[in-house]
Amino acid sequence: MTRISKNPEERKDEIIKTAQKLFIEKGFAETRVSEIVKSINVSQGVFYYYFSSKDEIIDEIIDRYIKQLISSTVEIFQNNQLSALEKLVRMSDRQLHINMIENNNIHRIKGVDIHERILKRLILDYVPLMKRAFTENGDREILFLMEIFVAAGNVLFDPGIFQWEKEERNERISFLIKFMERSLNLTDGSLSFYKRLMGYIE
Amino acid sequence: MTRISKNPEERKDEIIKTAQKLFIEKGFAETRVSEIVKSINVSQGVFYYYFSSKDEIIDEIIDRYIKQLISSTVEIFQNNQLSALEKLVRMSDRQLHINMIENNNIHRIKGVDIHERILKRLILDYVPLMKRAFTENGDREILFLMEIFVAAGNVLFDPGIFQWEKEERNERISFLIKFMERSLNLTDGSLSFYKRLMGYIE
Amino acid sequence: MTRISKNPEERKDEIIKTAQKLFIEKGFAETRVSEIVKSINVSQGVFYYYFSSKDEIIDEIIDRYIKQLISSTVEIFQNNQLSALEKLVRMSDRQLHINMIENNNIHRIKGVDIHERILKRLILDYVPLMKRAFTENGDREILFLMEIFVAAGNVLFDPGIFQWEKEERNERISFLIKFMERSLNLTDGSLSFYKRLMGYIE
Amino acid sequence: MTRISKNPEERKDEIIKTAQKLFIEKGFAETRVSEIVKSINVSQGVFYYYFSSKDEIIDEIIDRYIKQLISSTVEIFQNNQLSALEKLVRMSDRQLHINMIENNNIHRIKGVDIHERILKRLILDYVPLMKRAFTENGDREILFLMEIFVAAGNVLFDPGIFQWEKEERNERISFLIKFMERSLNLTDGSLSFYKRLMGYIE
DNA sequence: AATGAATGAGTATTCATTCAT
DNA sequence: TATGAATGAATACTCATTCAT
Repeated sequence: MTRISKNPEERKDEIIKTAQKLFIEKGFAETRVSEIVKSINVSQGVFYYYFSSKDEIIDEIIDRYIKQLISSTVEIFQNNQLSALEKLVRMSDRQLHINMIENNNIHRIKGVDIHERILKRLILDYVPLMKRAFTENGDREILFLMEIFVAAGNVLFDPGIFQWEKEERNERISFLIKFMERSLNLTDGSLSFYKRLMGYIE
Repeated sequence: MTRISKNPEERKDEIIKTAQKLFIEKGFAETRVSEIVKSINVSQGVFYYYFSSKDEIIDEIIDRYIKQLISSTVEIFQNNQLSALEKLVRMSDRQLHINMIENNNIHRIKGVDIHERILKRLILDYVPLMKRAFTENGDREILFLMEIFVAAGNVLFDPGIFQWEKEERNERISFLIKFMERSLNLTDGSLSFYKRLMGYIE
Repeated sequence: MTRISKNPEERKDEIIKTAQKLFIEKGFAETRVSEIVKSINVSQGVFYYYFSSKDEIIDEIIDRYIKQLISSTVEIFQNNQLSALEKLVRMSDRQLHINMIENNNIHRIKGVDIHERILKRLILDYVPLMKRAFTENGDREILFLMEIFVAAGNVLFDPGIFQWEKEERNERISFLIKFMERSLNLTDGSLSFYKRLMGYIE
Repeated sequence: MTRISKNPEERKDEIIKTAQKLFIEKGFAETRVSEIVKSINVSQGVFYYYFSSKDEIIDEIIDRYIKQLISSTVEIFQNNQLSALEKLVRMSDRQLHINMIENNNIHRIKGVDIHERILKRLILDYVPLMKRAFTENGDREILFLMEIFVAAGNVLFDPGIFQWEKEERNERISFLIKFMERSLNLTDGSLSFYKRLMGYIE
């Protein structure tokens, strides 16, 4: 094979994206390092030039996902023109976009405890950001509330765990939204934009 | 090895209990089938006489746990002398007892997605039972509410996922309890018995 | 399981027939002793009461096949009313019948060198019998000729070895027949009854 | 183990030759992959780097044998200076040489249906070549005749199948040769050079 | 004659990782 | 930066056979 040198950043990016794609398609354990490198026509060695292990690349994938989520929403939260709700709407849109388009839905990777790890990062890193849509100051209760909703939502509507019938799912999503609205003292329907993110099917 | 035949029920039980013990001590992946059988002085073959694979025994372990939970609480819920709250208190006691004493805490098994699988079973099989403490009839909202609390609680207070500082943990537990009380229209403190189950540390 | 005693002969027969059926369906190696006994609802132990090993039953199957072939054709050859050719025709009919009907075609068993073993027995035990259709006395040349034809035919038209196209197969069968006729100084077409046995397809 | 990289061709060759040698000595099933690699001082992994399974190497061994047979005889057949018979003589010499010297007699491998597989390849790939010694054009009858002789000869004189007494064997070989000569319209004795190949013992 | 729980030897295979070039 | 041949640890599983009852 002729040796093609690339800019390290590019090459690393190439590997991560390819790995992520394969992990989503076939699961983590089922994806061989050899397949990842074959996909981009490089040798086994390069993988280990950029990553010290197969596990490590999962960390990077999750990290990039969370960072992307944060970086692409931080501007929203800083925009003082927007109401709390408008901030949430836009955040939700961004997240939906990232999940569906940009990341091919990282949540679908099977075979590692990736769900738990993403959920952990969401709660530790992302929820505090969301909270600031409502209050800049350290309102613990809002934070805890959001933690609860994020945790519950990500478990109950994770298609890897529960395979609800359409009706069952919709009913639960609607309830969770309504419950969130009440708990946060929002007017009815103000959070309905979240339905899509949870997988509500019309 | 001298051949000792046993009643199949007994033998299967013996294997399951031994396996569970080892899984908790060393993790699922780290426990060899050979170690399980050596512990009870039988051949490798017996393991595969009773289980078709190493994975299968995990299913059985979870199944027995859930069934035990249900069978040992069903009487509580059927006791019409008790108030809804008293039922929950006793259920919680039973669960605590099963977790801590009888099962050596199955939740601590590492290396399979056992947390998710238990959580799934809890929500699908156990929550509906809990709900009946409050209402015999099909009150969906109570059910959904409980699903949310069970899901959130089992994620946020799973020591395998979050390693909260004592204070952080206690604060969150207290909030969740309070939040549950309000959501279920219960008087303050009526659910505080749940704290122990979630790992509240005085 | 309630214990059902049977006449030993019957039971042995039952086992052999079941085993043969399964071997043909799934191959020798792929058929478990446990499947054989399950099919007739007896315990593992009975198998080893009648046979000392799994291999041994193959010997019995082949032996019974050859013995059946011989015993059901010996009368033909002893019938002095028949010409040599008529004897062969009837032998061929019997063989076809045994292969197709009574034995479910033993030749189709995969996974042991059963083809070779049957071929060996055919040549050593059956060919000498066939030869006597032509000559009672020790005409070696007729014997050798038949050995050659039986060997060649059983190899070239064994569907386990060659998967000829219909045309290819027919062409070869026709040639072999013609060749045999010439070599044995028979009139054209006198052996055409053999075509069916070799798998000629109209 | 110190790591010694080799040219893939060389390494593969090394493995094949070692495996073949061991298979002949101890049989296929009785030869462990671990023994093969130990013989050439490489790790288990290399075996599976070059072959996807233990079975696969048998295919390669047979393939190489047939290819060698063909490649080392194709020149003979192309030599227009030679008569048909001279071609056969030389082919037979080459084959004898390859069997005995170069391949340590591949036919002696026990434990797989290697005989059948070689016979199949001989008939499908080698016989058509032999036929061209007699006629370039598509004379089907010569082809079929040779198929019959090759099939019969390889079965009847396979020491793995028949253990003839010396006299019995010689008699049969002589007859087959004579029969071939007549069938091919050759003068008596013209094919007697084949005796050795079939194992005629003076 | 029959049961069926128990035995236990036996090995091919995977693949993440390394390292000499 | 890159190659790719080489490493090697690590174990679940099968199933013919046995034997106490």
